[in-house]
Amino acid sequence: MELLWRTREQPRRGPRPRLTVDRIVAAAIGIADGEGIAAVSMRRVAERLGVTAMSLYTYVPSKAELIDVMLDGVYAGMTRAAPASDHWRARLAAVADDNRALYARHPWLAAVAAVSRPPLGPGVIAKYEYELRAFDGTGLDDVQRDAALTFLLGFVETCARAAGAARASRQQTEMTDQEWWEAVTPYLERVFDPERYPTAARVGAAAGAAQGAAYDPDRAYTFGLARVLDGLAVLIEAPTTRAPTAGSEPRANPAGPAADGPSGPGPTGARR
Amino acid sequence: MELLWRTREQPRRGPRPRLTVDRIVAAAIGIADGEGIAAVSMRRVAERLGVTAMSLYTYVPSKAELIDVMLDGVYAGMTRAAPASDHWRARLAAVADDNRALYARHPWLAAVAAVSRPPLGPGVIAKYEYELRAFDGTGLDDVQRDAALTFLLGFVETCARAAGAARASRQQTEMTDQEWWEAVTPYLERVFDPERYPTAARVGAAAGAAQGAAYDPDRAYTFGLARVLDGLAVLIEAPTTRAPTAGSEPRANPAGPAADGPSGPGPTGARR
DNA sequence: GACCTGTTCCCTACGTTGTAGAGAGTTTCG
DNA sequence: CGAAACTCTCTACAACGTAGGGAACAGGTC
Repeated sequence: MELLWRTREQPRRGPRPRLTVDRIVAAAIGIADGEGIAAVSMRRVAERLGVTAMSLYTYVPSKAELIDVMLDGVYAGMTRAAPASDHWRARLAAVADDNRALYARHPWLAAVAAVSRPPLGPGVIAKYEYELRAFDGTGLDDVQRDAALTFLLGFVETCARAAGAARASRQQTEMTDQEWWEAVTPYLERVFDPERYPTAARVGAAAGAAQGAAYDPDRAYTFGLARVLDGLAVLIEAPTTRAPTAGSEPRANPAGPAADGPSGPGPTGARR
Repeated sequence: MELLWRTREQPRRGPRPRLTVDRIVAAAIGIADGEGIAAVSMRRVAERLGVTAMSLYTYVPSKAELIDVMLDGVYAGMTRAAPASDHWRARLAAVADDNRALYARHPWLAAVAAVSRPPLGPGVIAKYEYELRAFDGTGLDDVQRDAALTFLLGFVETCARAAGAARASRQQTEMTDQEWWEAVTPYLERVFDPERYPTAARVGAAAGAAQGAAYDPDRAYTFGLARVLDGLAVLIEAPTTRAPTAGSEPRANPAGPAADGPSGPGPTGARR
């Protein structure tokens, strides 16, 4: 916490610090961006700063906290290109795109992001505030807003994770998707029984042909985002009315809308 | 591959094996179920089987492959409670529930599941076949089916990941969500400016109060699944027809619906 | 029976990892 | 000038995945 907000009276005595938390975080982010989160070790970060691993512990209590601060840091510096469009759909799409762009710049984020008990630093909170605003005018109540945002961001994260996994297997095996498929096919033909799995054979072939791979991150994102927004639209554009844009009476749709929480003790949680 | 399908002529010479791949996989799954995937080390698995770490390498080329086989294994043994309901919506909800139940039984799965280039074993393929069938009668074409399934499963995985993260932080900190919040609040009050972040303050408070925590996995699942199905409904319940539910004109909402892939070379990919 | 050969399993060892503990060096306060 | 506070380094530990080099075992062929 003190770390996240950089609140700590600096010491008066002792040799003057050669490092700052910010420099450490920047170095760690640099490594993570270039070589993945797995390459971020205390020794590696220290080396980049010209000190030993242990000296980092004067600034940061542990690696877990360092990663929390990295996360808050990239959130704080995130570009928010979202247009103040008047249509909620465009605004939400922009929020999704911004997040996707962030994952593109910092692929390690997808492997790190914490949902429950997020590190409540300035970056996390600013992001939460900003993204909640995209729901202004939708008529959703506060609980629904939070749930809807979590839903949207979760979708983008899934896409980013999948894209990251795809990139990783490309690098590790040093094979393109096609080469992988060609390597795997002859074996599969020997064991796979198309009569037992007719749908899998047909759909797999069609999807593979359309995408040039078993999985295409871009398509998955485009397809999924449309579904996500359509799904939220059913909640937002209410039962009775039905003009081009918003409606009144946001409540209730199939499978039960978000609940109306009856009090309960509880946190002023932020998300992600 | 040989590993996944257990196709390998057993040797005629040499001491008779004390282990089998199945026993190794079962031991590894047992550890992962009980203590998380991080506790699955070669030494630990070996210990549970009464051998040394290195002897596992006679059966399994590396830890990565072992995890692939674990994944295929739990998929193969998965219960599929999906009712052969006549409504696609009920069938898809059942598929989601089945997957959620699987993640509940094997929480480590969420931290492991590979989307692109999945280990194409019998379990993975059977699961793919079964789940694709849930789309029978929806009128979706093959490419759309695959995309829709990936979308649905991705959603469930996200929920499972979040739930797993919540459980992990509960265990690691040995704090309930409330205790965590109470620990963090006094500090937050000192640095957080509600005037700067009015929406975050209000929505966070409302969501926290409703959930009793910053994040509630059950609510997130219920809410999200309804949105996912609503979103797919817009795609499925087409332009012309349609009674009680959807609106007209589903095509081209902003962010466009699924694409129509033009050929391309490619794999008969399976998913997950 | 004896040998060869392919297997299984163990021992040791290397280079990583996060971080605990002790101590050396540096700066400021009383 | 101490003394206290602080930064940074060194060494060390347990745990990780797995490479390399054997020892013990069992079948096939003489």
